[in-house]
Amino acid sequence: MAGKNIEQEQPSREEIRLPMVLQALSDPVRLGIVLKLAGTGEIACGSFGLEMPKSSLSHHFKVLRNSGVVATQREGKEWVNSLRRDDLDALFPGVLDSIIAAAGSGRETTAQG
Amino acid sequence: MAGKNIEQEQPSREEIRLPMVLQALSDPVRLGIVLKLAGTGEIACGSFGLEMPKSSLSHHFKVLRNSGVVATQREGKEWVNSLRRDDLDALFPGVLDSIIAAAGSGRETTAQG
DNA sequence: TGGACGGTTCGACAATTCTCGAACTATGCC
DNA sequence: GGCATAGTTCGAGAATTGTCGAACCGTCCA
Repeated sequence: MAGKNIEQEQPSREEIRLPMVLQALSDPVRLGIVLKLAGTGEIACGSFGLEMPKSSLSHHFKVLRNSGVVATQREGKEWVNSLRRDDLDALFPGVLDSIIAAAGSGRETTAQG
Repeated sequence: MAGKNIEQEQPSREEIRLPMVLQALSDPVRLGIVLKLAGTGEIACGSFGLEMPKSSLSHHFKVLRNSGVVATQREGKEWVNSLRRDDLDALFPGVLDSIIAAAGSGRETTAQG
């Protein structure tokens, strides 16, 4: 088969709800993922230097997907993640940008000591 | 005594964390409160037409206070709530505004029937 | 076809959150 | 002082969330 463009279950644009988006972004781990995603563009799940079991990381990506924040596609044997900026900007203008800017400028990203 | 300017426990500006703010705003009930607060300026806790026991409402206000989103002060025998716009704008420019705008334009506010 | 690799899914457990009734505290008024 | 009002605090129970190990599935490569 092709082995491309196979998507995980994700909400359509109309199904995205603001509370769910905020809920997804309210976790330091996920906020860190989104921040990194915003800087890099597309990343595979394993490419985060996070000290976590696969299953925990997968859970966080699932939350991000279900809320409509990120899209995940097969690309070879990896899953590649990207921010759904178009959808989020259309629905909630400025929300994602300002949150990324705020998280990036401070040290509010990951729960550090 | 005076009976004014008595505050509830609230974080100082430096103690406010973005994830906690987003967490506070990720609940439809609280998002509705913030939205109403943004439009009216100051409101007492009981002045929301929400069908909820006092204790539940009080809980939500507590979350909003602890996260640094709202400030609460005694004013006579009422507690008056107001958004901490100055603090939030200084820490996370645009975040509160865009969220309020997004919540206000759509019907994402309260879990309606 | 049989690995190795990247992630997901499942089940379990602990921790947090939401909701509610009941009791309590503080204020203002008589 | 005594009472009504406004809201908090204190349990308790149900639901959701975060974390983890183990098993599973799809893709690539030899």
